[in-house]
Amino acid sequence: MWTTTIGGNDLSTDSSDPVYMLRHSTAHLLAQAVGELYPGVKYAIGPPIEEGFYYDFEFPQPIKEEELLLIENRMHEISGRKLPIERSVLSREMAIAHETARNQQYKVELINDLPENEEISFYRQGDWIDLCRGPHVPDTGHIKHFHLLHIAGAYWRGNEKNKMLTRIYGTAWPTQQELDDYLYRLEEAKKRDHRVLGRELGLFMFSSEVGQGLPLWLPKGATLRDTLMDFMKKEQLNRGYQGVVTPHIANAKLYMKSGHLKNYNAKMFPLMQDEAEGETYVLKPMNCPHHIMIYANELRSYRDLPVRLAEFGTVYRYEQSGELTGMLRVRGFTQDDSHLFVTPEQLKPEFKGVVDLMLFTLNRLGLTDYRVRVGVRDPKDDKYIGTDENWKAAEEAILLAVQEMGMDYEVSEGDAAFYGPKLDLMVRDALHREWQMGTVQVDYNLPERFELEYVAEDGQRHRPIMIHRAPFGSLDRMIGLLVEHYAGAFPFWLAPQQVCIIPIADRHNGYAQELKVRLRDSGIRVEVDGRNEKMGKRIREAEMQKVPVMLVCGDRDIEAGTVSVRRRGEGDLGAKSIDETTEYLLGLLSS
RNA sequence: GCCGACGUGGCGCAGAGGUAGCGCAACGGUUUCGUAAACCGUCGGUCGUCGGUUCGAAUCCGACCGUCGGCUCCA
Repeated sequence: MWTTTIGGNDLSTDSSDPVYMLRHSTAHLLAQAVGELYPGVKYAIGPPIEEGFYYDFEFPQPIKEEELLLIENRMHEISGRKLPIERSVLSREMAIAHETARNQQYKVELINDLPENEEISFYRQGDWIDLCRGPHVPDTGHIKHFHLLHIAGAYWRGNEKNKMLTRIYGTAWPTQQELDDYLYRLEEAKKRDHRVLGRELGLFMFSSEVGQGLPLWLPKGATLRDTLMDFMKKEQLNRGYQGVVTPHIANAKLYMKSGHLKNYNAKMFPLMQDEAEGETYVLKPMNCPHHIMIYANELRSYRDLPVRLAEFGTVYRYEQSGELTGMLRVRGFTQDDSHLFVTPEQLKPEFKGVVDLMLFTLNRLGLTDYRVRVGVRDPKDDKYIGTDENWKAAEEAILLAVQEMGMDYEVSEGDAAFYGPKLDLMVRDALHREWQMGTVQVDYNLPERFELEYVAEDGQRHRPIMIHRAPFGSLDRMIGLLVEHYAGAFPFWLAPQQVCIIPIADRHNGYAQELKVRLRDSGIRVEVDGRNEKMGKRIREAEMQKVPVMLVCGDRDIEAGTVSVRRRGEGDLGAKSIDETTEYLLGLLSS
C-alpha cells in the first residue's frame, strides 16, 4: 500500500487521533497565550507535528528565546481557566470580513485558498478565536502536559521569497509521565549525536581553517571508510561492476553540456578561471558527466551492455551555510557512485538489481528502519531537463519496478533529480530527523544530451538509458548515521579497532605483542594497550572507546598459553587458547 | 542565505568592569597490578577574531568568523 504526499510533507498524522488533537489544541493554547502577551501579533499556521506542534507568528517586535518561559506560564494559566473550546461555521464572506477586521492577513490568505465547497470553521476559547478545521479537546483544562522547546525562523508558506515568521516549537503529551519520558529521550538522543561521538571516538573533525562543511577524517574514521568501501567493492565485483577513477575538477564545457551549469548552478562552487589558457573549470558536484565520457570513449555493442561504471567519487556542493550539519550535510563528500548504461529491455531488471543491492546493504549495516520515497518531477517547476515523454517513461519504469517488488513506498512530487526521477531510501538520525541515504535514478535525458549510443542486434545505433545509483548515498553521511544508530558501539566487522590486548604487567608485554602479530596476520584490527596504567583503567578506556573485544593476559595465561576474552558490555568470558580466540574473533566478523 | 541561541586551556564547566580558575585529558616520577578510574607532581588559556566604550573589558557595544536549533534545499 502506498500514500501520496504533496510537496514532501508527511501528512500521515491522523486528525482523529487523540494525541494529534491534543497537540493541535496545545498549538491553539500557545497562540492564545502569545496573543494575550503580545498585542498586535499576527497568526499564521499552527499544526500538530510528529512529536509535538508549532505555531508561526509575526511578532510586532522580535522575541527572545528566554520569553518562552513567560509564554509557557501564561499557557498554564489559561489551561487553569478551563475555557470551553467551541466550534462555529461562517460563510466565506463572513470569515474574510472577520479576519480582515482583526487585521489577520495570513488568515485571509488561507481562507481565500480554501476549496469552494469547504466548510469554513472557527474555534473559540474564551475571547480568543482561530480559523481551524479542528477537531479539538473540549476545554483548555484538558491541556496540561506540554513544554515549549525552541524558537526558529520559518518563511510564510515555506517560500524564501516570503516574509520570515517566528516559529515556536513545543511538545505535548496526555500525561506528565509521557512528557517526562519524551524529554528524557531527547537528552539521551543528544548523547548519540555523531558530532559528539565522532570527537570522543576520534573518527573525524572539522577545522574552520580548512573550511565550513569540509570534513577531515582521522585514522579511526578513515578505517571505517575503508571497511565500508571494501564491503561495497566486493559486492560490486560480484554484481558485475567495473571500477573507474575520475578527477575532481573538469572543464566547464562538460558541465554546460550536461545541464548542470544551468540547472544545478546554485549548488556548485564558484567556477575557476584559468586566465593563462583561457579555460574555465568546475569543481564537480556529481560524477555522471565524467562517467559518461568513459562510456562514450568507445563504440559499445549491445553485447557489452549493461556497462556498470563504479567509483567512490568525491563531490563538492555549495550547501547554504545554515544547512551544514556535522557529517549529515557537508560541502565535500564521497559517494559510492555508479552509472549503469542499459538497453530498454535491461532497464527493469537492472533497476531491480540495484534496489536489491541497496536493501542488501542496509540490512548488512543493520539499518532496518527506513522509508522508501519515489521522487518525481514537480510539473510546475522548470528546473528539469528533457522531454515529457522521457520523464513519463522513467517515472513509470520506477513505479512499475517497485510495485512488482512489492515495496511500501511514497511518491513525493518535486523530489526528482534535475535529469530524472529517483527512488530514495530515507533513514532517521538520533534526533528523528530524516535523511536521504541510498538513491537510484532513471535517466533518459543525459544520454540524449551527450548523444550516447550502442549498436543493437539490428546493426543500428540506439540510445542507452542511464541508471545513477549510490547505495550508501555518501560515505560521510552514512558513517554519521551509523555512529548514531549504534551509539558508537559498532558491530565487530565495522569497528575501527576490533581488539584491544591488555597485558596485566610490563612483563606480559612480549606475549601481548606476539598475540597481536598473530591476530593481525589473521586480518583482525588489533592494538596492544601496554601503558603503565592499572588493568581496570585500561579496560574502562577500551569500553568507553567501544572496542568490541578486550584480551587480557597475565602470568596464568602465559603459563597456560591462553588469553582471557572480554566482550564489550558483557564482561569477562573466561580464558581461551590462542587458536580458540582467533577462531572466535573470525566468527565475529560475519556477525 | 534567513530567524533565534551560543563561542573561556584538547574535552566538560565556573568566573557578569579590577588583570582567569576547577575536573578530566596530556606530560614527568613512584607503583607492576587479574576484569570499568593507583598515588604524587608539572605543563597548558592573546577568554572565536577585529574594532569601539572605559583609568581598566572574558565581562558592555558593533562588525566579522564559527557552532547549534529551525526555514529553504539536498547525498
